[in-house]
Amino acid sequence: MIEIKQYISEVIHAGLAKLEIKENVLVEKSANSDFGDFSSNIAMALAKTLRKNPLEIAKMIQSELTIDKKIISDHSVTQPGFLNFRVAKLFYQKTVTEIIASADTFGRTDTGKGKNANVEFVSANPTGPLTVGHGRQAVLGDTIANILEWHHYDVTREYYYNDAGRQMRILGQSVTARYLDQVGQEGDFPEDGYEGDYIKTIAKEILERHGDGLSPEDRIFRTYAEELIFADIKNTLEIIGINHDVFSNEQTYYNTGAIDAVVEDLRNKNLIYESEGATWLKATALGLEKDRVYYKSSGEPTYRLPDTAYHRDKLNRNFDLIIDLFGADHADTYPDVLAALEALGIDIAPIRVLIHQFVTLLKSGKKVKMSTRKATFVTLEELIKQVGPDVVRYFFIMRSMNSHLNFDLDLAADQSEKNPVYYLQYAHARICNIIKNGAEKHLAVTGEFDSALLSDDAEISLIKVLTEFPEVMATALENMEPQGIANYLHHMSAEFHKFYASCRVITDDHDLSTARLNLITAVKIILGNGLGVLGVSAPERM
RNA sequence: GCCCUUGUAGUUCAAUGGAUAGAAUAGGUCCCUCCUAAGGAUUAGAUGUAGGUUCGAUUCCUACCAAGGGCACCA
Repeated sequence: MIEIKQYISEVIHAGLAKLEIKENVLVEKSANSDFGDFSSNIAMALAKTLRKNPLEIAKMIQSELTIDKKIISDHSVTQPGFLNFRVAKLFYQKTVTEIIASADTFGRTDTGKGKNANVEFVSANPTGPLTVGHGRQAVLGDTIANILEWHHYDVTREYYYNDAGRQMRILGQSVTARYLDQVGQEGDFPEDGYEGDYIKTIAKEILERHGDGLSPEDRIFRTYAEELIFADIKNTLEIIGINHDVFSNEQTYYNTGAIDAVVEDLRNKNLIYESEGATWLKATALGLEKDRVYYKSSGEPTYRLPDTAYHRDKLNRNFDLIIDLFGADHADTYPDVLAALEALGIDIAPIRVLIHQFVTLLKSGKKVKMSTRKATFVTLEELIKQVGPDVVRYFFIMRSMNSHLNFDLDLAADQSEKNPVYYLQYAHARICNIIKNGAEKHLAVTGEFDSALLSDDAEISLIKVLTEFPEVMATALENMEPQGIANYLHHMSAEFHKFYASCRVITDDHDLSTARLNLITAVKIILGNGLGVLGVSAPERM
């Protein structure tokens, strides 16, 4: 389909050349198929410079077009000056053969060939179970990684967490307090402590394993909590089909001296100063709004400093593309990190920052602020157990990352049986079943068939959708948004179900049956590949 | 107060500046002697407000209103 657009664009260019006009030509899919399959607004764009009615210009261009009837069967001019083109059936019919022949390569580009990409996502600190909110980022990140892999990038999925700061210290203190409670001592629960019941469970496990004589100073409270929580996080990710290749953490960068190096290198550039007992980054000198603290007066660094060291390291690992997927709360903070890196003379061009909006949790119709600390969350695991991984993934992929989406667990459970993902999976299962029935009647899909037999309206509409797949996948890569793929697959499934209702595949007509079996096999290939990229299963039966 | 997102059917979401604003769900009305009715057909229903740019605006700009996030020596 990309070729068709290009072909039309070239045809118009040639026409314009005869008229001695130079202008960029834009060809797009027609919104309404009554007008044709593609249209160009070139005449409207030229109206101003030529000082002519766009309709006249369109007619003028039309009369100069030289068109291959085997590709474009018909063209017309309509108000207010659109040039319309209808693609020949033959072109569509041939596409089915092409899809079956190229199978897994249909719709891929070589954009990522020989290139390495790093996608950092989830990156939740191990202070509690993953919530529905984290789920959004987890699914988005993994699917974006899949899209990159589809286009031949070699992808590293990375999880970075802060394990040296205040949050983990408070986690340890919270566990200590619960432990002391359980051994009958007065536990001093920290003010900003983690209130979830899982903290009590961890404390209980420590009690069972290590007895009641531990000192409140013992590091085991923190390390054991981190270990258990991380195991839980990894388990949750695994059941939704997500596996990170690399886990990196803040502590490493202290150990290797990378953090000191960042400060020293910036100091050499006069971008570090001390004030009120703290160490500051002179961010204003880098064009930012205000200076930022690197080391608090307590001597503890802020997250910003290790993050900078971490990104410096990531850039040094020579990725061609680095995706940072953050929640909206980070929108204001990454510019500091990028500015510091640039000041260090590092090329930050490979970095692409993606920001997604938050999930608002609704409980009995009311908004609840999700907080790990206050334990006001629905865990991702809970949700997956209730509705299944496919529904969870599709739920998040359907929405653009910019939408502030509302999440009501009761509603989600209620509606899970009507989840649109089943509509796609059902189409796939139906196809598999028909192919099975065909095989029983010794009808095989070989790619050898008379494509001209596929001329029913429902068949042509279905094939048209198939031809759009490469463009959908290319756009997904450009925008780094999986959403378009979900919309597309839904549209394709709808066309398939319509086709199913009006055209019977297995009949006494051997040739027609074979042609239709090839057609639905092409649908199965694309649906299967698309669902694969979304990380959603493509069942053979439901 | 300043900055970033976002306001579209009753609800949850779509729509590279284009033609009649799409789905899903909820509500009407139909269709299983036929490859899975987890389906199909059909009906009804929406661009926050006020300006501006443009041949053309849901899309771009300005103001206002509303929601979420940020403006920490929290991450």
